[in-house]
Amino acid sequence: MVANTTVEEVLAELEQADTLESIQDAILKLREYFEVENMVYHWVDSAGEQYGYGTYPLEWATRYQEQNYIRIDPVIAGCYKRFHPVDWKKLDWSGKAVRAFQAEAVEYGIGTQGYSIPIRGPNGQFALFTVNHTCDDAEWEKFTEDNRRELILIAHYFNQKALEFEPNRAPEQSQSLSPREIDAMTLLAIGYSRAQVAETLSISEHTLRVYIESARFKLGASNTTHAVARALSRGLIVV
Amino acid sequence: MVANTTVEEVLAELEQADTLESIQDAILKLREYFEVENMVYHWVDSAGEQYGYGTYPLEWATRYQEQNYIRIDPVIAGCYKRFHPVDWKKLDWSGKAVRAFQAEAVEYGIGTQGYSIPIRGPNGQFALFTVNHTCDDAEWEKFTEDNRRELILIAHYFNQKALEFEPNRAPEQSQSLSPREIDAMTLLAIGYSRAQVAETLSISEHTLRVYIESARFKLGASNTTHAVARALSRGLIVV
DNA sequence: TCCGACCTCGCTATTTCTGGGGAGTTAATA
DNA sequence: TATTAACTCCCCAGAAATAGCGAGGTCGGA
Repeated sequence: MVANTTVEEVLAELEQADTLESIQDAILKLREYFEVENMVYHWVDSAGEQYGYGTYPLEWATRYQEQNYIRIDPVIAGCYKRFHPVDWKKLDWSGKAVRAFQAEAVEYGIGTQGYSIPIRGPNGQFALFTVNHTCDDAEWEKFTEDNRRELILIAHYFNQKALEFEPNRAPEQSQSLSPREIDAMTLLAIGYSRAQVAETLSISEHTLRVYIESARFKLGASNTTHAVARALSRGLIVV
Repeated sequence: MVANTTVEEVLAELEQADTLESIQDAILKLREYFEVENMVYHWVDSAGEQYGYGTYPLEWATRYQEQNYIRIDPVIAGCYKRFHPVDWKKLDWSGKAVRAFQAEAVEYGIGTQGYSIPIRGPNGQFALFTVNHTCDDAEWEKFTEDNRRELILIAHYFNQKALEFEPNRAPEQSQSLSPREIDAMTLLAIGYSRAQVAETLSISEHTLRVYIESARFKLGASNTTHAVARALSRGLIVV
């Protein structure tokens, strides 16, 4: 453990960080402090765009992007379904493609142990903060138990910084939907057809169409399915 | 500040808590420790149901529920749009109904200063952890700056407990989709039409239709929109 | 070895959705 | 008071999705 460097200090530094370099620097310091191989912050926004920074080898990051591994990565899939920090061992690594992915990750130098903290934002934004290492299970369990609190905090801080540097992703002032639009979107999301929705809401199908279209417009969606998907992932409706 | 009680200790206690009483007890201890008037954890689930615990006067909680104040409460509205902890002063308190609500809250004994931490879950779940007090702005700012980290952690812990006590909200196991089905659902969710999806995947539109239909069948959905909505809220696809 | 699950392609007909117009009322807010 | 936003209704034509029949190939596991 590096002397004279505490999490508190690095967090304080991170709080002041105003360049990408200083963030990367903070990551490196934290990696040293925790003595882990990798530490990564990864962001996926509601438009499917990704970005992140950390200590994964560049080759792996490139490969991951190229192969669109986000589609099969069980860390993404697993964390997306969960509230709380999750140990990679708890994830579902079955399936041929997944095992191949895992083997490849190891080849690229990714440790076998991992701990990822999911964070969600208002418009379906989703971020992951991951620490990654190679060691035996017992050691890793001790590590995650000892450091869970700090890691959660660090995840928050990185997330805050990520928003500062990507302001366009945060305020995406998705104008809220009107009550009727929410009704319409919600009923569509649970499988009603237009006719059923109109009947349920006791309005004409034409009127309903106006709502769907205005919702589509507000959400910047190209069709009903898209609009419902966006409303869902932005948390404007719930099913 | 109460001697011999640290946040660490209360968190450790909270971690072991297995009854609602012990959680309520932890809240009271934390309130003493932080020397604030109120401390509340509040949950809104995907069906619009609410529940929570804390130190707000029962009369206010009842009134709030009865009047459905969740609709106009700027704390809810504001936090719902934000990633990070927010000081109540930063919220939008304009509007007649909102000011009336605020005045009434003060009458019921709610402090004028507040700090709320939003937390989100996988299926549109949304929780708020709030501390509330009466003091001047400078004092409150110092308080929130000094204790932000602890409060974030406490929010996480309460949230974890909330999930333990409401296991039905945990992620459900559902039938997984095949890779091609996932591709299809994902592209539909980001707004592609059938023709565009087919072209993107380099398959005939007919083949695509087979995927959509089999996905629909697996998901028990009545149409494409429904299928995409289900795939999204089950975390089978990520947009 | 066989079964099931996955991937790929074709046809026709019907239903549903989308996109282009326009118009009037109420309620709240500035 | 004036303006804005939300809610409600109507027509039409073309585009897209759904429903029903099919067929054949590959690959891994029982």
